[in-house]
Amino acid sequence: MSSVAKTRRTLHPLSAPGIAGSDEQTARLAKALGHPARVAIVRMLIRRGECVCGTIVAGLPLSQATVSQHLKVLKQADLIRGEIDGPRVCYCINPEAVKRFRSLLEQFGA
Amino acid sequence: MSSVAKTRRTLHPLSAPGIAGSDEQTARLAKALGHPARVAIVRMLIRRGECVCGTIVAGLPLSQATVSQHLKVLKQADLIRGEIDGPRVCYCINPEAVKRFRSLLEQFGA
DNA sequence: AGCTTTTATCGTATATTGACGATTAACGAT
DNA sequence: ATCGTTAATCGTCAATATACGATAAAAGCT
Repeated sequence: MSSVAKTRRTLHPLSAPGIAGSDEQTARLAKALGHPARVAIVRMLIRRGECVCGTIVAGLPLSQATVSQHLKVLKQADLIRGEIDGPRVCYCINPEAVKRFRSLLEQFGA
Repeated sequence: MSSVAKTRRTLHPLSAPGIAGSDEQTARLAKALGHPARVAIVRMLIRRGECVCGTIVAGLPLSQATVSQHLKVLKQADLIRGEIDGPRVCYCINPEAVKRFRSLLEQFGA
């Protein structure tokens, strides 16, 4: 008896010895940029300042649903912001997040 | 009849209008850094200059097999190099790749 | 040859991601 | 009130990613 406590198998425990909290932040941001479409979206937003969702969809070889999903990922990483404007949604980058990412990356060589 | 050519569903076509080649490169590198353990590894290698695999394993709360897999991902992205040294493997970062990543990110705000 | 140490790979299980069509929700206009 | 437009969400499927124990491969040592 003496219940043996079946070793838990949660995925993604981490935040453990050897992995700093800043590593998690860095990884979170890097992961959000870890898809070509999302890089393209961020680049587009930087170039154009801001952009309505439909324009972003039109500029990518992906369905509206897929682009919307990518936008969601970027929003959840707080890399972009979306503001409702009548029936549309206008997206822009969040310069703070970009700055934070860049400063996190500074530990990787000057 | 007249076989309708069941619309192909390849995953990851991209490299298409709206997505630049540099976006793919950026995403490839970002994706490799998109896991906390891999960020920790890169950070450790930068701090210590170089590091034997076993030391990396010892510094992380993950099994040897898992760490080896993360090292493989970093190697495939060419962010790190591994050189065989007797029975061990000594890893170091590839400064070129880091520099390339940083320069790719420069398009995202000064 | 046999043993130990070290690391990569295999096999496997579960979780997450990426893609799409279809549907829904919210708005403006008619 | 209905219609068209716009964007998010749902449901689904295939592909990748993550984790681990077990095993293999390579080197050095006795």
